[in-house]
Amino acid sequence: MKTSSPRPLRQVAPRSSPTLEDLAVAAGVSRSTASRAINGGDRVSPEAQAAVDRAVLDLGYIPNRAARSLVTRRTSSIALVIPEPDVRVMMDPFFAVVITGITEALRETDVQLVLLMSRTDDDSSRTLRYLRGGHVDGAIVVSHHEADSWARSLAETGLPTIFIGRPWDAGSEVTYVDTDNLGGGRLAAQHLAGIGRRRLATVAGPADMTAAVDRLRGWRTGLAEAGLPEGPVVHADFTTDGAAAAARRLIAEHPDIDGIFAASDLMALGVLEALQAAGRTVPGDVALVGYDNHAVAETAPTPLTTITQPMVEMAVKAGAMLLEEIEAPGSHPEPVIYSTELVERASTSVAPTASAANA
Amino acid sequence: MKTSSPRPLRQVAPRSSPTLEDLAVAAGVSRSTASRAINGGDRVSPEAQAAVDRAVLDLGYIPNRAARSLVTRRTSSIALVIPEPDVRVMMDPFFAVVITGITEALRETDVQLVLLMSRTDDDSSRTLRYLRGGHVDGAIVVSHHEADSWARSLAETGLPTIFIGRPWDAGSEVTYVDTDNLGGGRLAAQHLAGIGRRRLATVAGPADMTAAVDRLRGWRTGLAEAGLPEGPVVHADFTTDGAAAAARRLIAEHPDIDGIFAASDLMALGVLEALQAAGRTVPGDVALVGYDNHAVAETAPTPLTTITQPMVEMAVKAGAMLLEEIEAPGSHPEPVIYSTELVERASTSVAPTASAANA
DNA sequence: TTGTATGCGTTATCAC
DNA sequence: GTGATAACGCATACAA
Repeated sequence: MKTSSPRPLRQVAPRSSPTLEDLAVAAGVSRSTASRAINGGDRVSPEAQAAVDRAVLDLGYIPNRAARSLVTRRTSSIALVIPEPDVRVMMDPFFAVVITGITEALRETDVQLVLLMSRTDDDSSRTLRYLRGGHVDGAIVVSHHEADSWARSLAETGLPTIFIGRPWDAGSEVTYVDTDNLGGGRLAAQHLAGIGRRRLATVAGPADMTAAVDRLRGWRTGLAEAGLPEGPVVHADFTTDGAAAAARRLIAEHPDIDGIFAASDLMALGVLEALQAAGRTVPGDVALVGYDNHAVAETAPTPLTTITQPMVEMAVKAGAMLLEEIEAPGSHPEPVIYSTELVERASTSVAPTASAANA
Repeated sequence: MKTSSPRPLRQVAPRSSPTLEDLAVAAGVSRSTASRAINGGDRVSPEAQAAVDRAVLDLGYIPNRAARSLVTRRTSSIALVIPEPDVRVMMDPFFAVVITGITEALRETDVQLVLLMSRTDDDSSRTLRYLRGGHVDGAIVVSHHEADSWARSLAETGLPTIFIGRPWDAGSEVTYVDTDNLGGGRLAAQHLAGIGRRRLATVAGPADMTAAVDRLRGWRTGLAEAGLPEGPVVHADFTTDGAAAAARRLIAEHPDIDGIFAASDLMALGVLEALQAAGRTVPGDVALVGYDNHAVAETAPTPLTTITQPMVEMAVKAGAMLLEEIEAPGSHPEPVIYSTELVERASTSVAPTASAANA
């Protein structure tokens, strides 16, 4: 009832939520007691606790995050850093899956997820500044080729950080989660060898991305184990068009190929195009294995045999690990690697009508 | 009943970020002057400004967001609310595109995007509480069937809010951006009529989603304009499987259909399955039009003619509108509707080899 | 167990 | 232009 003053100099700000003071008054206790009751309820009598609880409900009290953050020096928020969101990142369900997983891990906490996407180098330094500024309690970085600099920079700040996907210079200090790209590449080789293919090639990803490099290494391991020669390797940029071009070269130079491993389903699509354009049947003439178990693997003209990985689980784990690292700084947990599996579809299935098996 | 703060993070190690006080000392001015120099530099002498600027660089000063927020009552962050992130939301590029667009709109500001995903009703009320708590300056809500309650609830809080996709109870108060679903449905009808199809049916989306309803209304308008009867309508849930089942019924009950409009590409995929299973060729026997210009539209067994919409633009606009609304509250801009276009592919192209044209 | 007093880093107010 | 000084809302040693 302050309507009496003639002309309040200061406009009464649009009455936001009730303050801790209001809460205390309503509950008939002091600010401190109210505060304690709200946070864990340690050292507060059952009566006081009950009174405060009721007042919270009555007033619809919500703590002011800024004020709390100012004194506790924590922000109750973590950042998801996505460097260079190019077309590939956008088209992959990867992006959405990561967010879902992290959100899931955060569900029972009051921690908020803030998104940091840096497209340009300029953005990149801005993002880094933001992270160093103590605006978040920790960060999850979706790693790829640019991530090496991120790893170093963040390690220096001491900000709790988890990488999704092994960063290039993963020392013992950086902690990350990843899928077993080595094992995945190996699986592809084993499978193609297992169905009797002998002249194998691969369309690998960019040589500056750990996931691509690991898949290629795994592939070579698998070939060696099967007693097969290394075979031709071409690189593409994880896009359909790029892979199609690479595959055309591959087919032209090695017309006798009978099996191809593409390091992503999107690339496998391009390989499929190139094969059909060259008059090759799949899997009749050439068996094809993709990677990711992307949605297109199922809807492709020839459904793709592919490598699947538990991406949601991985993202959830990343979130959980970050929370842990924030609560208990200094503990540097071991990297967690999730195993992969092969999903068999038409692109390698030796259909009863087909002609394969030329061992 | 437990009250707030599910599980706050523990206090993080004290960081020694330089404070405004430090900055002022280093620059040889008072806190007030330093503050002014930092924010716009109004009413500060060139000398003082220069001194502060140098000190900022020297010390690597970064303003404490919490402290600033506490006094300005601004959080410099906005929320993206995604109710019920079900499978459909995740698989659509829609999700990623929206985030990219908003981020783009925020690029030149220091506004951060925080993600609010509410999967359950429980989450939903938590999210609402968060929004009302003044933790963000505004919100963008990805609208769908549950959005009606959101629209009402948020309108009451007075929090600047933009909906992406028209909410059900869009009164004059709620502002939103959307694509012209009416026009899109109409385009589909016009196109199918234009290539001589006469017995047309549609697999519509859920009747409780504005996008689905609008597309259906547009479709009917288009049919009427072409002098064609309304034709059969079946509803599905925007999933491939659901649409396949619906299409099987449709084909069984109306075997003479020669054109189908599916209200999404994912559903068109299901229709395609059903048609092939029924021994119908596409586009020979039945021409098919999808919606969204989803990635699968291009990779489908028969590439889909579909309706495309400028989703990125729309998301960018939503972000820009929200910023505007935050700066100048009370201005209630008109909804912005983006027009759609038809992309022609094999599923309706009267291939030279085909048999169509039965007018 | 409870309350008092203080400080977190910034912006806003108002004399100078 | 500039600089004291008072909030902003909360948590927490410390005293009671």
